[in-house]
Amino acid sequence: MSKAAVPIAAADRWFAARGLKPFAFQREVWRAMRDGESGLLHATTGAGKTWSAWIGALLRVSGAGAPPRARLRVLWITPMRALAADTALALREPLAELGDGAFAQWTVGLRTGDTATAERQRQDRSPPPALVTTPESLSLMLSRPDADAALGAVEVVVVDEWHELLGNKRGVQLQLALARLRRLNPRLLVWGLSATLGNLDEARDVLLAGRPGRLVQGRLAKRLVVDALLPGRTGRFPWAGHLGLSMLEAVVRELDASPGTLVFCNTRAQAELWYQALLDARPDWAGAIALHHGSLDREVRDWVEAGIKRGALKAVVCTSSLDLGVDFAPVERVLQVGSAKGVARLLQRAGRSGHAPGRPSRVTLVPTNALELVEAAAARDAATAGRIESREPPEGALDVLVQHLVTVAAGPGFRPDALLAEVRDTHAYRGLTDQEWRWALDFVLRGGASLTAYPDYRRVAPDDEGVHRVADPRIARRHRMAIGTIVSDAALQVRFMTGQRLGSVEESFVGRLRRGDCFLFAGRLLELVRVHEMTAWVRRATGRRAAVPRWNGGRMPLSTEMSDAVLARLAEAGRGRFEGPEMKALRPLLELQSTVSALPDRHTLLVEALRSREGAHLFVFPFAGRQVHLGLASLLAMRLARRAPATFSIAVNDYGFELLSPAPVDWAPMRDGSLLSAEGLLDDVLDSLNSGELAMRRFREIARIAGLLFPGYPGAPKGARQLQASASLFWEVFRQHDPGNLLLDQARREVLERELEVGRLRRELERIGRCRLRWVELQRPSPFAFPLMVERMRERLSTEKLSDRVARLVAELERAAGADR
DNA sequence: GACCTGCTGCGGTTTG
Repeated sequence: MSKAAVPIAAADRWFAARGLKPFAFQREVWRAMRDGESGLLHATTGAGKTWSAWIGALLRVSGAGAPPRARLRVLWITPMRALAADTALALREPLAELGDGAFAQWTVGLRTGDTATAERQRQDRSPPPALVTTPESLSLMLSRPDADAALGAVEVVVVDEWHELLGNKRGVQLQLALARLRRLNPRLLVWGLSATLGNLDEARDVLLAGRPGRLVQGRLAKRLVVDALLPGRTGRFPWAGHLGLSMLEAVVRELDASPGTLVFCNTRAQAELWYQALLDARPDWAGAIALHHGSLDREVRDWVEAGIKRGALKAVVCTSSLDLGVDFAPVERVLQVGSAKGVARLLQRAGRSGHAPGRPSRVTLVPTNALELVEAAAARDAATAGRIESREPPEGALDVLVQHLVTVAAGPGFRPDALLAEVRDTHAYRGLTDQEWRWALDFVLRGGASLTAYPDYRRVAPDDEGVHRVADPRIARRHRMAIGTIVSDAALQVRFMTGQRLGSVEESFVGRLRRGDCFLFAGRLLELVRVHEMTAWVRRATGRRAAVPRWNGGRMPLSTEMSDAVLARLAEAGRGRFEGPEMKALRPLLELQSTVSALPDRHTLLVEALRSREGAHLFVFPFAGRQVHLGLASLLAMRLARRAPATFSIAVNDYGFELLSPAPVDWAPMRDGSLLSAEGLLDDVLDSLNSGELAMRRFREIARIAGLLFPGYPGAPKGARQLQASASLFWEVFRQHDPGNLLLDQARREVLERELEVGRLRRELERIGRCRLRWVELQRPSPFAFPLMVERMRERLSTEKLSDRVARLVAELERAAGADR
């Protein structure tokens, strides 16, 4: 193989020419790559990780000097198009300067969904030696008949932001692509770049499919400051709620004092509302502040991003759409409205600020309710102690495998035995059974047991020589259009009558609107004019009260790391210790909780019982995140009802849950702990939650990835209802005529593992089993219980009624408080 | 005096 034609000294000189000295970790990466080692580099954004990996790759491939004939030799994979474009620009820099012209003929190509057809064709004729691309575009390249020739000379693959891919199906798809590249070149070098993660060793092992490799620790993280805006002297702080607009004034002051600020919100609706509230508070900021989230049109977002880069914007209200991507030097401050719910997410956002050398990363939490102050202190504790969430790599996802089989068959074709060995050479499928493999193969050959009659699902067939191929060009084309594992909800485009695109909203939201109704979107008040062919045509509106679109986003339950840290802080408070400004500010509320009830800790489960006009309430506070609480609550309700018939309404939040029965309940069986035992957990969870319905919805995604549903031609997307309808059709057909279809199993399994978090639920039940029960009979709702009561009412009532209801509840509380005195 | 929860990411055709 190649010798180091460009010595490390040359890289040193290149750094010196820029007035820099390489960090030890950078030279470590260069040496490792030069010596033919694979590995994972753990470094934060802006720590020089790009240069380390790129120059290392150049040292590696430079043995033969300029490539004899144009062949692709270095692949750089990145999860975002915007990042791909910026990276390609940055990588071009050292080429001309490094190694005395050894790389004079080198270029860095860029290939994503944005790449124009002409450029693709040019690349096909004359491949650039290095290419920056996405996992999906790489899979597309694998689906070309000449894929082996085009990719056979690749020597180094760098996977940027590997932590973003590790835990999802995009990462699985990339694992399969890497296995292909390794088969083409057994000496392939693979390097991952990752941000801080709880399971870095595992991250490396997954990337390298269990092969030995380095884990290089990058430069230590910058100094990190996590603080919080505290509610002012005026009034105490809301006990419940998530919007946080009571902090508006304080936020305005912060923005006033700082030139460039990112204001992260947890939801798109929240971002819309905050943006509007800021403009209402400071009309003079029109044009100086902007909005950015995933449902806004790309053009709008590009404009905002460019504005940040230029330093032209005072503040941007955003969601995690700005978590990743371009580094914005002008960002001075990062505010986080509401809890970030996870340590890794908080660190990521803190890292968006302080890009100048020597400056700390700082994130300031804007609590939306009182208890989020504990989360602020807890998040700082966990971050300081380096307790960061892990990302769990998925295993055995047959939908992704099925897609990959068709991809390869549409490309060079495959022989089953050889491909099986290759597939098993991944972390995700290392445990794939023969039976699963045969099933997947059969599924692409004849559509499994139930679809045999439909030619569209006989996608792959062996040719005379036994090579499995996609013979029908129409099927191959449709398949290429559906490559990828991201399944989005179908949404309506939102456009002005002039045609200008604003973004997209969910079908279900528009379905509730009537012509002439107003809604707040893209930071503007809009009136719905008409809906036609998946487009909502709108015009500007003035004054009228507006709805805000709700998008069905993901849930973000409190992470285990956060919940541990929160419980630790509460335990301290229970011992009378209130360290730091947040805990001091919260002291009155926690002392009240302590007086009327108690404070929990890791070894004490707090349970509160209350009788009210509504009925019998039971409040339980494991502090284990809302998903787990939903499971716990359903489980408990079902097991209670087994003993004595009862119906319960349920409310959950990240701290605990409430069961409410209109009739009196004997909670005694709850006290011995048997109701919360982990025994029979799986069956009981399946019984208590509507898991069939959940699995059916999950199946839509699986069916789409496995290629059962055609997403439609671009520009003419099918409606969500249509997609869901055909997905449920498949669901029913399989259940009746092909119950052994493994995609059904996969849907059920994914619901349990990924949505209901059964693993975490079981661990939590085991912890609870070891806990002392602290049982409190309440006279009136405690500060911990109150938000759960509000939560439950919210689910049943419209906005207006909720405020009435809350007002009445408050009045009752105050009367009760008066009676106490 | 206490009210609005739910994120992100990619890819793609073609015939008249």
